[in-house]
Amino acid sequence: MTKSSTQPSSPKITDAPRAQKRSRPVQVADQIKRWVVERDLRKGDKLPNEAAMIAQFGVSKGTVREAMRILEAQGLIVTKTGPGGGSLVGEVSKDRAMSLLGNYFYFKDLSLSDIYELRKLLEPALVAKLAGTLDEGTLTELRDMAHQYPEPAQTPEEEKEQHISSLLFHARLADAADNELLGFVISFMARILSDLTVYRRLYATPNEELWERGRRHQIDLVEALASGDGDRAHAIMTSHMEGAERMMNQQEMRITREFMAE
Amino acid sequence: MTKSSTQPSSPKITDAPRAQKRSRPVQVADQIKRWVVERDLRKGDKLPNEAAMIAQFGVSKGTVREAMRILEAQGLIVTKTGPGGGSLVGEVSKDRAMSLLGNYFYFKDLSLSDIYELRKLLEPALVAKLAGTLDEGTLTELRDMAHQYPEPAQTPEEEKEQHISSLLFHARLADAADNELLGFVISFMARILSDLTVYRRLYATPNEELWERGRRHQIDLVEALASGDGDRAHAIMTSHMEGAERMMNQQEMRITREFMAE
DNA sequence: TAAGATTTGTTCGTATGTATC
DNA sequence: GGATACATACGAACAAATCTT
Repeated sequence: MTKSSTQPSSPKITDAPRAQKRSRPVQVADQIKRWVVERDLRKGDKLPNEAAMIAQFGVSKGTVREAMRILEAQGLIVTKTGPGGGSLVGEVSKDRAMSLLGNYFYFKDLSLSDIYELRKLLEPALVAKLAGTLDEGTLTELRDMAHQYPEPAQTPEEEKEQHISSLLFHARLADAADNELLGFVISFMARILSDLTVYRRLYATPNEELWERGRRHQIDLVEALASGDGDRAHAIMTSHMEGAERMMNQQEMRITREFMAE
Repeated sequence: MTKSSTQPSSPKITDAPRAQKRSRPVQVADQIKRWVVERDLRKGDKLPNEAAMIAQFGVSKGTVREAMRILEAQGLIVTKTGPGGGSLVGEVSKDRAMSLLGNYFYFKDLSLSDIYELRKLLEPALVAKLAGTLDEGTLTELRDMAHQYPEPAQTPEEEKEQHISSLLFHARLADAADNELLGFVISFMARILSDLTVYRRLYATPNEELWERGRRHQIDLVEALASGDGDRAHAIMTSHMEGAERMMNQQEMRITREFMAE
Protein backbone atom coordinates (compact mmCIF):
# COMPACT_ATOMS: atom_id res chain seq x y z
CA MET A 1 0.00 0.00 0.00
CA THR A 2 1.63 3.24 -1.13
CA LYS A 3 0.75 5.50 1.76
CA SER A 4 0.28 8.83 0.06
CA SER A 5 1.98 10.64 2.94
CA THR A 6 0.27 14.02 2.88
CA GLN A 7 1.07 15.03 -0.65
CA PRO A 8 0.38 18.70 -1.49
CA SER A 9 -3.18 17.74 -2.37
CA SER A 10 -3.43 19.02 -5.92
CA PRO A 11 -6.14 21.56 -6.72
CA LYS A 12 -9.58 20.04 -6.40
CA ILE A 13 -12.25 20.27 -9.04
CA THR A 14 -14.76 22.93 -8.09
CA ASP A 15 -12.71 24.00 -5.12
CA ALA A 16 -14.37 26.95 -3.42
CA PRO A 17 -12.23 29.95 -2.38
CA ARG A 18 -12.55 28.84 1.25
CA ALA A 19 -10.36 30.27 3.90
CA GLN A 20 -12.35 31.26 6.98
CA LYS A 21 -11.92 30.56 10.61
CA ARG A 22 -13.01 27.10 11.52
CA SER A 23 -14.52 26.56 14.92
CA ARG A 24 -12.82 24.23 17.33
CA PRO A 25 -15.34 21.42 16.97
CA VAL A 26 -14.90 21.46 13.20
CA GLN A 27 -11.12 21.43 13.57
CA VAL A 28 -11.35 18.49 15.93
CA ALA A 29 -13.68 16.66 13.57
CA ASP A 30 -11.22 17.19 10.72
CA GLN A 31 -8.34 15.92 12.79
CA ILE A 32 -10.25 12.81 13.67
CA LYS A 33 -11.04 12.26 10.01
CA ARG A 34 -7.39 12.55 9.11
CA TRP A 35 -6.56 10.21 11.93
CA VAL A 36 -8.98 7.64 10.55
CA VAL A 37 -7.72 7.94 6.98
CA GLU A 38 -4.08 7.73 8.00
CA ARG A 39 -4.63 4.47 9.83
CA ASP A 40 -6.95 3.21 7.14
CA LEU A 41 -9.57 2.32 9.73
CA ARG A 42 -12.61 0.44 8.50
CA LYS A 43 -16.20 -0.17 9.35
CA GLY A 44 -16.15 -1.47 12.93
CA ASP A 45 -12.91 0.00 14.19
CA LYS A 46 -12.95 1.85 17.48
CA LEU A 47 -12.10 5.48 18.05
CA PRO A 48 -10.61 6.75 21.31
CA ASN A 49 -13.21 7.59 23.92
CA GLU A 50 -14.27 11.06 25.01
CA ALA A 51 -11.80 11.31 27.83
CA ALA A 52 -8.90 10.35 25.58
CA MET A 53 -9.89 12.91 22.98
CA ILE A 54 -10.24 15.62 25.58
CA ALA A 55 -6.68 14.89 26.58
CA GLN A 56 -5.46 14.40 23.01
CA PHE A 57 -6.81 17.65 21.61
CA GLY A 58 -6.79 19.73 24.78
CA VAL A 59 -10.41 20.76 24.47
CA SER A 60 -13.42 20.39 26.69
CA LYS A 61 -16.00 17.67 26.68
CA GLY A 62 -18.60 19.84 24.97
CA THR A 63 -16.27 20.57 22.08
CA VAL A 64 -15.44 16.92 21.59
CA ARG A 65 -19.11 16.06 21.64
CA GLU A 66 -19.91 18.66 19.01
CA ALA A 67 -17.15 17.22 16.85
CA MET A 68 -18.59 13.73 17.20
CA ARG A 69 -22.00 15.02 16.23
CA ILE A 70 -20.54 16.45 13.05
CA LEU A 71 -19.04 13.11 12.10
CA GLU A 72 -22.20 11.31 13.07
CA ALA A 73 -24.33 13.59 10.92
CA GLN A 74 -22.19 12.69 7.95
CA GLY A 75 -22.62 9.03 8.68
CA LEU A 76 -18.95 8.47 9.39
CA ILE A 77 -19.26 7.22 12.95
CA VAL A 78 -21.77 5.60 15.24
CA THR A 79 -21.71 5.92 18.98
CA LYS A 80 -22.76 3.56 21.70
CA THR A 81 -23.05 4.11 25.45
CA GLY A 82 -22.06 1.77 28.20
CA PRO A 83 -18.89 -0.17 28.98
CA GLY A 84 -16.97 -1.11 25.87
CA GLY A 85 -18.98 1.58 24.17
CA GLY A 86 -17.66 4.67 22.44
CA SER A 87 -17.50 5.66 18.82
CA LEU A 88 -16.94 3.30 15.93
CA VAL A 89 -16.14 4.00 12.32
CA GLY A 90 -19.38 3.45 10.42
CA GLU A 91 -19.69 2.95 6.72
CA VAL A 92 -21.96 5.62 5.23
CA SER A 93 -25.23 3.95 4.31
CA LYS A 94 -26.77 4.28 0.90
CA ASP A 95 -29.88 5.67 2.47
CA ARG A 96 -28.01 8.38 4.29
CA ALA A 97 -25.94 9.27 1.27
CA MET A 98 -29.13 9.72 -0.72
CA SER A 99 -30.63 11.92 1.98
CA LEU A 100 -27.53 14.07 2.16
CA LEU A 101 -27.49 14.45 -1.60
CA GLY A 102 -31.20 15.13 -1.54
CA ASN A 103 -30.52 18.15 0.63
CA TYR A 104 -28.42 19.59 -2.16
CA PHE A 105 -31.16 19.19 -4.73
CA TYR A 106 -33.75 20.50 -2.30
CA PHE A 107 -32.75 23.98 -3.37
CA LYS A 108 -32.36 23.16 -7.05
CA ASP A 109 -35.91 22.62 -8.26
CA LEU A 110 -35.24 19.70 -10.54
CA SER A 111 -37.77 19.16 -13.27
CA LEU A 112 -39.18 15.87 -14.44
CA SER A 113 -37.43 16.22 -17.76
CA ASP A 114 -34.10 16.72 -16.00
CA ILE A 115 -34.54 13.39 -14.31
CA TYR A 116 -35.87 11.58 -17.34
CA GLU A 117 -33.06 12.86 -19.49
CA LEU A 118 -30.76 10.85 -17.27
CA ARG A 119 -33.02 7.87 -16.83
CA LYS A 120 -33.38 7.50 -20.57
CA LEU A 121 -29.62 7.36 -20.89
CA LEU A 122 -28.84 5.10 -17.97
CA GLU A 123 -31.60 2.60 -17.47
CA PRO A 124 -31.65 1.11 -20.96
CA ALA A 125 -27.88 0.76 -20.81
CA LEU A 126 -28.19 -0.86 -17.41
CA VAL A 127 -30.59 -3.59 -18.49
CA ALA A 128 -28.63 -4.22 -21.67
CA LYS A 129 -25.64 -4.92 -19.49
CA LEU A 130 -27.64 -6.98 -17.02
CA ALA A 131 -29.18 -9.31 -19.57
CA GLY A 132 -28.09 -12.90 -19.04
CA THR A 133 -26.19 -12.17 -15.85
CA LEU A 134 -28.94 -12.42 -13.24
CA ASP A 135 -29.37 -15.47 -11.07
CA GLU A 136 -32.68 -17.25 -10.65
CA GLY A 137 -33.38 -15.72 -7.26
CA THR A 138 -33.14 -12.20 -8.57
CA LEU A 139 -35.21 -13.02 -11.62
CA THR A 140 -37.93 -14.54 -9.47
CA GLU A 141 -37.91 -11.48 -7.29
CA LEU A 142 -38.31 -9.22 -10.31
CA ARG A 143 -41.06 -11.37 -11.77
CA ASP A 144 -42.96 -11.17 -8.50
CA MET A 145 -42.68 -7.43 -8.43
CA ALA A 146 -43.83 -7.14 -12.02
CA HIS A 147 -46.91 -9.24 -11.34
CA GLN A 148 -47.78 -7.67 -8.02
CA TYR A 149 -50.56 -5.43 -9.30
CA PRO A 150 -52.61 -7.30 -11.88
CA GLU A 151 -55.32 -4.65 -11.99
CA PRO A 152 -55.24 -0.93 -12.73
CA ALA A 153 -55.47 1.32 -9.72
CA GLN A 154 -58.96 2.32 -8.63
CA THR A 155 -58.03 5.13 -6.29
CA PRO A 156 -55.32 7.78 -6.25
CA GLU A 157 -53.84 6.10 -3.20
CA GLU A 158 -53.65 2.80 -5.00
CA GLU A 159 -52.10 4.47 -7.96
CA LYS A 160 -49.43 6.03 -5.82
CA GLU A 161 -48.74 2.65 -4.31
CA GLN A 162 -48.27 1.14 -7.74
CA HIS A 163 -46.06 4.00 -8.75
CA ILE A 164 -43.79 3.40 -5.77
CA SER A 165 -43.78 -0.32 -6.46
CA SER A 166 -42.67 0.34 -10.01
CA LEU A 167 -39.81 2.49 -8.78
CA LEU A 168 -38.77 -0.24 -6.38
CA PHE A 169 -38.54 -2.48 -9.40
CA HIS A 170 -36.06 -0.09 -10.96
CA ALA A 171 -34.12 0.31 -7.74
CA ARG A 172 -33.85 -3.46 -7.55
CA LEU A 173 -32.43 -3.56 -11.04
CA ALA A 174 -29.96 -0.85 -10.10
CA ASP A 175 -28.75 -2.84 -7.12
CA ALA A 176 -28.11 -5.79 -9.38
CA ALA A 177 -25.56 -3.80 -11.34
CA ASP A 178 -22.06 -4.47 -10.11
CA ASN A 179 -21.30 -0.82 -10.66
CA GLU A 180 -21.92 1.00 -7.40
CA LEU A 181 -21.85 4.40 -9.04
CA LEU A 182 -24.37 3.55 -11.72
CA GLY A 183 -26.55 1.78 -9.17
CA PHE A 184 -26.50 4.72 -6.82
CA VAL A 185 -27.49 7.26 -9.43
CA ILE A 186 -30.40 5.19 -10.62
CA SER A 187 -31.60 4.46 -7.10
CA PHE A 188 -31.33 8.10 -6.22
CA MET A 189 -33.53 9.09 -9.11
CA ALA A 190 -36.04 6.45 -8.13
CA ARG A 191 -36.08 7.89 -4.67
CA ILE A 192 -36.70 11.41 -5.85
CA LEU A 193 -39.51 10.21 -8.06
CA SER A 194 -41.05 8.24 -5.22
CA ASP A 195 -41.49 11.49 -3.32
CA LEU A 196 -43.60 12.97 -6.05
CA THR A 197 -46.81 14.82 -5.62
CA VAL A 198 -49.64 14.71 -8.10
CA TYR A 199 -50.45 18.33 -8.59
CA ARG A 200 -53.41 18.16 -10.89
CA ARG A 201 -54.91 15.17 -12.59
CA LEU A 202 -56.02 15.78 -16.13
CA TYR A 203 -58.05 12.64 -16.41
CA ALA A 204 -60.40 11.69 -13.64
CA THR A 205 -59.51 8.02 -14.05
CA PRO A 206 -55.91 7.08 -14.60
CA ASN A 207 -54.99 6.28 -18.14
CA GLU A 208 -55.47 2.54 -18.26
CA GLU A 209 -53.79 2.07 -21.56
CA LEU A 210 -50.57 3.65 -20.36
CA TRP A 211 -50.76 1.64 -17.18
CA GLU A 212 -51.16 -1.62 -19.06
CA ARG A 213 -48.24 -0.77 -21.31
CA GLY A 214 -46.09 -0.08 -18.27
CA ARG A 215 -47.01 -3.42 -16.77
CA ARG A 216 -46.31 -5.32 -19.98
CA HIS A 217 -42.97 -3.62 -20.22
CA GLN A 218 -41.92 -4.87 -16.82
CA ILE A 219 -43.00 -8.41 -17.54
CA ASP A 220 -41.40 -8.51 -20.97
CA LEU A 221 -38.28 -6.95 -19.61
CA VAL A 222 -37.74 -9.66 -17.04
CA GLU A 223 -38.07 -12.29 -19.75
CA ALA A 224 -35.59 -10.48 -21.97
CA LEU A 225 -33.21 -10.34 -19.04
CA ALA A 226 -33.70 -14.03 -18.33
CA SER A 227 -33.09 -15.04 -21.92
CA GLY A 228 -30.02 -12.82 -22.16
CA ASP A 229 -31.36 -10.65 -24.94
CA GLY A 230 -29.64 -7.38 -24.19
CA ASP A 231 -30.82 -5.52 -27.26
CA ARG A 232 -34.42 -6.37 -26.55
CA ALA A 233 -34.07 -5.35 -22.90
CA HIS A 234 -32.58 -2.06 -24.03
CA ALA A 235 -35.45 -1.43 -26.42
CA ILE A 236 -38.11 -2.30 -23.88
CA MET A 237 -36.63 -0.06 -21.25
CA THR A 238 -36.31 2.82 -23.68
CA SER A 239 -39.92 2.50 -24.62
CA HIS A 240 -40.88 2.21 -20.98
CA MET A 241 -38.98 5.35 -20.03
CA GLU A 242 -40.71 7.31 -22.75
CA GLY A 243 -44.08 6.06 -21.64
CA ALA A 244 -43.42 6.79 -18.01
CA GLU A 245 -42.29 10.32 -18.74
CA ARG A 246 -45.37 10.92 -20.86
CA MET A 247 -47.65 9.59 -18.15
CA MET A 248 -46.10 11.74 -15.46
CA ASN A 249 -46.26 14.83 -17.58
CA GLN A 250 -49.91 14.14 -18.22
CA GLN A 251 -50.58 14.01 -14.54
CA GLU A 252 -48.60 17.16 -13.91
CA MET A 253 -46.51 15.70 -11.18
CA ARG A 254 -44.35 18.02 -9.21
CA ILE A 255 -41.26 17.28 -7.24
CA THR A 256 -41.76 17.64 -3.54
CA ARG A 257 -39.21 19.68 -1.76
CA GLU A 258 -38.29 17.60 1.20
CA PHE A 259 -35.52 17.57 3.70
CA MET A 260 -33.58 14.53 4.70
CA ALA A 261 -35.35 11.92 6.77
CA GLU A 262 -32.69 11.00 9.24
CA MET B 1 -48.46 26.60 -2.94
CA THR B 2 -50.12 23.29 -2.04
CA LYS B 3 -48.74 22.73 1.41
CA SER B 4 -48.52 19.00 1.64
CA SER B 5 -49.69 19.09 5.25
CA THR B 6 -47.81 16.20 6.82
CA GLN B 7 -49.08 13.40 4.66
CA PRO B 8 -48.35 9.86 5.95
CA SER B 9 -45.04 10.01 4.11
CA SER B 10 -45.35 7.03 1.77
CA PRO B 11 -42.72 4.30 2.06
CA LYS B 12 -39.35 5.54 0.91
CA ILE B 13 -37.21 3.79 -1.60
CA THR B 14 -34.42 1.93 0.13
CA ASP B 15 -35.82 2.70 3.51
CA ALA B 16 -33.72 1.03 6.16
CA PRO B 17 -35.45 -0.82 9.02
CA ARG B 18 -34.53 2.03 11.31
CA ALA B 19 -36.10 2.37 14.67
CA GLN B 20 -33.54 3.15 17.38
CA LYS B 21 -33.45 5.76 20.04
CA ARG B 22 -32.49 9.12 18.72
CA SER B 23 -30.43 11.37 20.94
CA ARG B 24 -31.79 14.71 22.02
CA PRO B 25 -29.57 16.76 19.73
CA VAL B 26 -30.69 14.71 16.73
CA GLN B 27 -34.31 15.15 17.70
CA VAL B 28 -33.83 18.87 18.01
CA ALA B 29 -32.07 19.02 14.66
CA ASP B 30 -34.97 17.17 13.06
CA GLN B 31 -37.50 19.53 14.57
CA ILE B 32 -35.60 22.50 13.27
CA LYS B 33 -35.51 20.95 9.83
CA ARG B 34 -39.24 20.41 9.89
CA TRP B 35 -39.67 23.97 11.06
CA VAL B 36 -37.65 25.24 8.12
CA VAL B 37 -39.51 23.12 5.57
CA GLU B 38 -42.92 24.05 6.92
CA ARG B 39 -42.21 27.73 6.54
CA ASP B 40 -40.48 27.19 3.23
CA LEU B 41 -37.48 29.19 4.42
CA ARG B 42 -34.77 29.93 1.88
CA LYS B 43 -31.11 30.71 1.59
CA GLY B 44 -30.64 33.74 3.80
CA ASP B 45 -33.52 33.36 6.23
CA LYS B 46 -32.80 33.58 9.94
CA LEU B 47 -33.35 30.89 12.51
CA PRO B 48 -34.17 31.65 16.15
CA ASN B 49 -31.13 32.20 18.31
CA GLU B 50 -29.69 29.83 20.88
CA ALA B 51 -31.57 31.32 23.78
CA ALA B 52 -34.89 31.05 21.98
CA MET B 53 -34.27 27.43 21.06
CA ILE B 54 -33.26 26.56 24.60
CA ALA B 55 -36.61 27.93 25.72
CA GLN B 56 -38.51 26.48 22.77
CA PHE B 57 -37.28 22.91 23.13
CA GLY B 58 -36.59 22.91 26.85
CA VAL B 59 -33.05 21.61 26.48
CA SER B 60 -29.69 22.88 27.55
CA LYS B 61 -27.36 25.08 25.62
CA GLY B 62 -24.99 22.24 24.85
CA THR B 63 -27.76 20.18 23.31
CA VAL B 64 -28.87 23.02 21.08
CA ARG B 65 -25.32 23.58 19.99
CA GLU B 66 -24.86 19.94 19.08
CA ALA B 67 -28.05 20.13 17.03
CA MET B 68 -26.74 23.15 15.17
CA ARG B 69 -23.49 21.34 14.42
CA ILE B 70 -25.43 18.51 12.87
CA LEU B 71 -27.24 20.90 10.55
CA GLU B 72 -24.04 22.76 9.82
CA ALA B 73 -22.20 19.56 8.93
CA GLN B 74 -24.86 18.83 6.35
CA GLY B 75 -24.49 22.30 4.89
CA LEU B 76 -27.99 23.34 5.83
CA ILE B 77 -27.12 26.31 8.03
CA VAL B 78 -24.33 28.76 8.60
CA THR B 79 -23.72 30.54 11.87
CA LYS B 80 -22.27 33.92 12.69
CA THR B 81 -21.34 35.48 16.00
CA GLY B 82 -21.99 38.97 17.17
CA PRO B 83 -25.03 41.21 17.27
CA GLY B 84 -27.47 40.44 14.49
CA GLY B 85 -25.67 37.13 14.19
CA GLY B 86 -27.14 33.71 14.68
CA SER B 87 -27.88 30.90 12.30
CA LEU B 88 -29.08 31.32 8.75
CA VAL B 89 -30.46 28.82 6.30
CA GLY B 90 -27.66 28.07 3.87
CA GLU B 91 -28.02 26.46 0.50
CA VAL B 92 -25.91 23.29 0.32
CA SER B 93 -22.97 24.02 -1.94
CA LYS B 94 -22.05 21.80 -4.82
CA ASP B 95 -18.63 21.32 -3.33
CA ARG B 96 -20.00 20.17 -0.02
CA ALA B 97 -22.53 17.86 -1.65
CA MET B 98 -19.72 16.23 -3.60
CA SER B 99 -17.65 15.79 -0.46
CA LEU B 100 -20.52 14.26 1.43
CA LEU B 101 -21.25 11.89 -1.44
CA GLY B 102 -17.55 11.14 -1.67
CA ASN B 103 -17.67 9.84 1.87
CA TYR B 104 -20.16 7.23 0.74
CA PHE B 105 -17.95 6.01 -2.07
CA TYR B 106 -14.90 6.11 0.17
CA PHE B 107 -15.89 2.66 1.36
CA LYS B 108 -16.95 1.37 -2.02
CA ASP B 109 -13.70 0.98 -3.94
CA LEU B 110 -14.93 2.22 -7.28
CA SER B 111 -12.95 1.04 -10.25
CA LEU B 112 -11.94 3.07 -13.26
CA SER B 113 -14.24 1.06 -15.48
CA ASP B 114 -17.17 1.78 -13.17
CA ILE B 115 -16.61 5.47 -13.68
CA TYR B 116 -15.95 5.25 -17.38
CA GLU B 117 -19.01 3.15 -17.95
CA LEU B 118 -20.99 6.17 -16.82
CA ARG B 119 -18.84 8.77 -18.49
CA LYS B 120 -19.17 7.03 -21.83
CA LEU B 121 -22.92 7.16 -21.50
CA LEU B 122 -23.31 10.68 -20.20
CA GLU B 123 -20.63 12.90 -21.65
CA PRO B 124 -21.27 12.24 -25.34
CA ALA B 125 -24.98 12.81 -24.74
CA LEU B 126 -24.15 16.00 -22.89
CA VAL B 127 -22.14 17.56 -25.68
CA ALA B 128 -24.65 16.48 -28.31
CA LYS B 129 -27.24 18.40 -26.38
CA LEU B 130 -24.96 21.36 -25.81
CA ALA B 131 -24.01 21.83 -29.47
CA GLY B 132 -25.19 25.17 -30.79
CA THR B 133 -26.44 26.40 -27.44
CA LEU B 134 -23.29 27.89 -25.92
CA ASP B 135 -22.65 31.61 -25.88
CA GLU B 136 -19.42 33.17 -27.10
CA GLY B 137 -18.07 33.69 -23.60
CA THR B 138 -18.35 30.05 -22.71
CA LEU B 139 -16.87 28.96 -26.04
CA THR B 140 -13.92 31.27 -25.57
CA GLU B 141 -13.39 29.91 -22.11
CA LEU B 142 -13.41 26.35 -23.41
CA ARG B 143 -11.06 27.22 -26.27
CA ASP B 144 -8.62 28.74 -23.82
CA MET B 145 -8.69 25.66 -21.66
CA ALA B 146 -8.16 23.40 -24.66
CA HIS B 147 -5.12 25.38 -25.79
CA GLN B 148 -3.61 25.83 -22.35
CA TYR B 149 -0.98 23.10 -22.68
CA PRO B 150 0.49 23.17 -26.18
CA GLU B 151 3.27 20.75 -25.30
CA PRO B 152 3.28 17.24 -23.86
CA ALA B 153 4.16 16.99 -20.21
CA GLN B 154 7.82 16.56 -19.38
CA THR B 155 7.47 15.53 -15.78
CA PRO B 156 4.95 13.47 -13.84
CA GLU B 157 3.92 16.62 -11.99
CA GLU B 158 3.26 18.42 -15.22
CA GLU B 159 1.28 15.49 -16.46
CA LYS B 160 -0.88 15.46 -13.40
CA GLU B 161 -1.47 19.17 -13.88
CA GLN B 162 -2.62 18.57 -17.43
CA HIS B 163 -4.82 15.74 -16.30
CA ILE B 164 -6.55 18.00 -13.79
CA SER B 165 -6.88 20.71 -16.37
CA SER B 166 -8.56 18.30 -18.74
CA LEU B 167 -11.03 17.31 -16.05
CA LEU B 168 -11.78 20.97 -15.38
CA PHE B 169 -12.66 21.20 -19.05
CA HIS B 170 -15.24 18.49 -18.57
CA ALA B 171 -16.56 20.01 -15.38
CA ARG B 172 -17.00 23.29 -17.22
CA LEU B 173 -19.02 21.53 -19.88
CA ALA B 174 -21.13 19.90 -17.22
CA ASP B 175 -21.90 23.25 -15.64
CA ALA B 176 -23.08 24.54 -19.00
CA ALA B 177 -25.83 21.93 -19.05
CA ASP B 178 -29.09 23.35 -17.80
CA ASN B 179 -29.74 20.04 -16.11
CA GLU B 180 -28.46 20.27 -12.55
CA LEU B 181 -28.63 16.54 -12.03
CA LEU B 182 -26.68 15.65 -15.13
CA GLY B 183 -24.19 18.41 -14.39
CA PHE B 184 -23.67 17.22 -10.86
CA VAL B 185 -23.02 13.61 -11.78
CA ILE B 186 -20.46 14.54 -14.41
CA SER B 187 -18.71 17.02 -12.13
CA PHE B 188 -18.64 14.46 -9.37
CA MET B 189 -16.91 11.94 -11.60
CA ALA B 190 -14.42 14.56 -12.68
CA ARG B 191 -13.68 15.23 -9.05
CA ILE B 192 -13.12 11.61 -8.22
CA LEU B 193 -10.80 11.27 -11.18
CA SER B 194 -8.89 14.39 -10.19
CA ASP B 195 -7.94 12.67 -6.95
CA LEU B 196 -6.28 9.85 -8.76
CA THR B 197 -2.96 8.38 -7.98
CA VAL B 198 -0.61 7.01 -10.55
CA TYR B 199 0.30 3.68 -9.13
CA ARG B 200 2.79 2.43 -11.63
CA ARG B 201 3.80 3.91 -14.92
CA LEU B 202 4.32 1.43 -17.70
CA TYR B 203 6.09 3.82 -20.00
CA ALA B 204 8.83 5.97 -18.65
CA THR B 205 7.70 8.84 -20.84
CA PRO B 206 4.01 9.48 -21.17
CA ASN B 207 2.45 8.25 -24.33
CA GLU B 208 2.69 11.29 -26.56
CA GLU B 209 0.43 9.96 -29.22
CA LEU B 210 -2.43 9.48 -26.81
CA TRP B 211 -1.79 12.87 -25.32
CA GLU B 212 -1.89 14.56 -28.71
CA ARG B 213 -5.11 12.78 -29.59
CA GLY B 214 -6.66 13.98 -26.34
CA ARG B 215 -5.68 17.53 -27.08
CA ARG B 216 -7.02 17.43 -30.62
CA HIS B 217 -10.26 16.03 -29.30
CA GLN B 218 -10.76 18.97 -27.02
CA ILE B 219 -10.03 21.50 -29.74
CA ASP B 220 -12.20 19.79 -32.32
CA LEU B 221 -14.95 19.38 -29.79
CA VAL B 222 -15.18 23.08 -29.09
CA GLU B 223 -15.48 23.78 -32.80
CA ALA B 224 -18.19 21.19 -33.20
CA LEU B 225 -20.01 22.78 -30.29
CA ALA B 226 -19.62 26.23 -31.81
CA SER B 227 -20.90 25.15 -35.20
CA GLY B 228 -23.84 23.33 -33.64
CA ASP B 229 -22.87 19.92 -34.97
CA GLY B 230 -24.28 17.68 -32.25
CA ASP B 231 -23.53 14.39 -33.97
CA ARG B 232 -19.93 15.31 -34.48
CA ALA B 233 -19.58 16.47 -30.88
CA HIS B 234 -21.05 13.18 -29.75
CA ALA B 235 -18.63 11.19 -31.87
CA ILE B 236 -15.61 13.17 -30.73
CA MET B 237 -16.49 12.80 -27.09
CA THR B 238 -17.08 9.08 -27.46
CA SER B 239 -13.70 8.66 -29.04
CA HIS B 240 -12.14 10.85 -26.38
CA MET B 241 -13.66 8.83 -23.56
CA GLU B 242 -12.34 5.62 -25.02
CA GLY B 243 -8.90 7.09 -25.38
CA ALA B 244 -8.89 8.50 -21.88
CA GLU B 245 -9.93 5.21 -20.37
CA ARG B 246 -7.24 3.39 -22.31
CA MET B 247 -4.61 5.86 -21.21
CA MET B 248 -5.53 5.62 -17.58
CA ASN B 249 -5.57 1.87 -17.65
CA GLN B 250 -2.13 1.91 -19.19
CA GLN B 251 -0.84 4.02 -16.37
CA GLU B 252 -2.52 1.85 -13.79
CA MET B 253 -4.15 4.65 -11.97
CA ARG B 254 -5.80 3.92 -8.71
CA ILE B 255 -8.53 5.76 -6.96
CA THR B 256 -7.38 7.43 -3.82
CA ARG B 257 -9.48 6.83 -0.79
CA GLU B 258 -9.97 10.25 0.66
CA PHE B 259 -12.26 11.78 3.18
CA MET B 260 -14.15 14.98 2.67
CA ALA B 261 -12.20 18.20 2.66
CA GLU B 262 -14.41 20.38 4.76
C1' DT C 1 -10.76 54.96 18.89
C1' DA C 2 -13.24 53.18 22.54
C1' DA C 3 -16.92 51.47 25.05
C1' DG C 4 -20.95 48.78 25.41
C1' DA C 5 -24.39 45.51 23.76
C1' DT C 6 -25.52 41.16 21.61
C1' DT C 7 -24.87 36.72 20.22
C1' DT C 8 -22.19 32.64 19.57
C1' DG C 9 -18.01 29.90 21.37
C1' DT C 10 -15.79 27.19 25.11
C1' DT C 11 -14.95 25.40 29.59
C1' DC C 12 -15.87 23.12 33.94
C1' DG C 13 -18.37 20.64 37.48
C1' DT C 14 -21.95 17.68 38.38
C1' DA C 15 -25.53 14.50 37.74
C1' DT C 16 -28.00 11.01 35.10
C1' DG C 17 -28.65 7.20 31.81
C1' DT C 18 -27.17 2.88 29.87
C1' DA C 19 -24.99 -1.26 28.79
C1' DT C 20 -21.54 -4.84 30.44
C1' DC C 21 -19.65 -7.87 33.81
C1' DG D 1 -28.21 -6.71 42.24
C1' DG D 2 -24.11 -4.12 42.36
C1' DA D 3 -19.92 -2.20 40.45
C1' DT D 4 -17.86 -0.30 36.47
C1' DA D 5 -17.13 2.31 32.24
C1' DC D 6 -18.81 4.75 29.18
C1' DA D 7 -21.86 8.40 26.82
C1' DT D 8 -25.61 11.93 27.72
C1' DA D 9 -27.37 16.09 29.49
C1' DC D 10 -27.65 20.24 32.37
C1' DG D 11 -26.28 24.90 34.22
C1' DA D 12 -23.40 28.53 35.32
C1' DA D 13 -19.59 31.11 34.17
C1' DC D 14 -16.42 33.25 31.13
C1' DA D 15 -14.23 34.13 26.38
C1' DA D 16 -14.41 35.80 21.76
C1' DA D 17 -16.43 37.95 17.80
C1' DT D 18 -18.87 41.66 15.79
C1' DC D 19 -22.10 45.32 15.47
C1' DT D 20 -23.56 50.05 17.12
C1' DT D 21 -22.83 54.40 19.09
